[in-house]
Amino acid sequence: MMRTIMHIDMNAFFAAVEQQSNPALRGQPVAVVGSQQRTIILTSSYEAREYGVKTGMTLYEARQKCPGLLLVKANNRLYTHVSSQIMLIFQDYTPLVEISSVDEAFLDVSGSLHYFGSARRIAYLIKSRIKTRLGLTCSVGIAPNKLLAKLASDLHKPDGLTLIVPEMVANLLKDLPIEEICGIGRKTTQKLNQLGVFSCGELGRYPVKKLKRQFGIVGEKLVLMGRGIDPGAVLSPEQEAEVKTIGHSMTLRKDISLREDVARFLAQLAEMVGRRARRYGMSGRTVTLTIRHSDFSTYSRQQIQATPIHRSEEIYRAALHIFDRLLMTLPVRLLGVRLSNLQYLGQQLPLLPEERRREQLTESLDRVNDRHGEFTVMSGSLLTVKGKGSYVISPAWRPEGIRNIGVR
DNA sequence: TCTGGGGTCCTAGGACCC
DNA sequence: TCTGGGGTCCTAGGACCC
Repeated sequence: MMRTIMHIDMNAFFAAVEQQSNPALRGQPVAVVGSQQRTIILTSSYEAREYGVKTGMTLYEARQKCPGLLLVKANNRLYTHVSSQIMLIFQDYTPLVEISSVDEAFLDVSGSLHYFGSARRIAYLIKSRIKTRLGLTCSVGIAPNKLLAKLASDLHKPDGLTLIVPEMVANLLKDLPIEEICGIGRKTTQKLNQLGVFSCGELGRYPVKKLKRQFGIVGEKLVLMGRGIDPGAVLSPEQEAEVKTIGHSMTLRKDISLREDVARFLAQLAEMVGRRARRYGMSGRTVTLTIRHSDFSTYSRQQIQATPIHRSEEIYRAALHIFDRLLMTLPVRLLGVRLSNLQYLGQQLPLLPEERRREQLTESLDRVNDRHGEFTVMSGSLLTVKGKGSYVISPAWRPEGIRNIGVR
């Protein structure tokens, strides 16, 4: 049966939200950045894009292009809040909403077409509600599958509404550059170009066998992409696969070389990871440490625990242990801690009294932190990292912007 | 004045077992 | 006068997405 899939993409989301909440930014070239230094452009307003400011640019580059650029530090809590309001609007038109990121969603409206008249009409209703309630615009793509819906929403920006019906597909894809397809990135484009494949039409006609030799399993998918075929279903949050990893990383304001400095940041990262894991009710057996040196060379090393863990202290100890086995030759620019091999706590063995006591302490710490933000308190053993210290860690201790990590 | 942070999926090679 | 072969788990890295 023919499906009707809708992809909704908010236009310049972070920048548009900022312009909406601060009228002084409206009509101005605005860029949202992660922090003040060692950051990149996360999103820019359409006014800034006129000057050539793009996502991913360095601050320096962006300022060169647009000297009057107004910078705003990302307010992830605000974006998350606005995002949830938008996602709620979608729910009024179908229960099949797949939230693919903070500013994008797929809707399978096949079952609600008769109720609202048409997909186009649903799109109009959604667009106008988002516009009047939140002052934001979005681009909507409507197509028989997710791949084409996503493509359609990209065709007209901002404030677009694009419909792709089956009869249009072959003609549309015939000369479309392969890199326009979601899932074909820089490297794949390069490789395909070397094979003489530039358009989706060419990709769709390419012998599957040859592509499989070059790309493995992905080869089969690539041919289907070239033909605009995508059997993937729209998955609501309940249908989606469980989270597989939980991690945090941060680029430090300044490179560091001392073990005790590394240890301090690892303690913070472990706390963020552990707290999130506990909130999800999950434990993991694999701890991965990521290090980026001053020359941007990046390594990751992992270690498997005998049993699944979720306490910050255990994650911290594992991360530090991995670090201690590496020889550090260059200053450290970025540190990351990740927990994987996850499973729900539910089926764990009954806890020993001592473990139970620690669990209760952990839970109460989490409650305090949830109320007052990260790092208000930490378990005692983490503090020994600094030698001594009070039970409450002063705000000055935490690097700027840390609270914004992970909210997005 | 260089280059963020959150993920998922895939691959290739090695260890280990039967 | 050798060195199969399938399966699983693990590790590290890379491509890709927003």
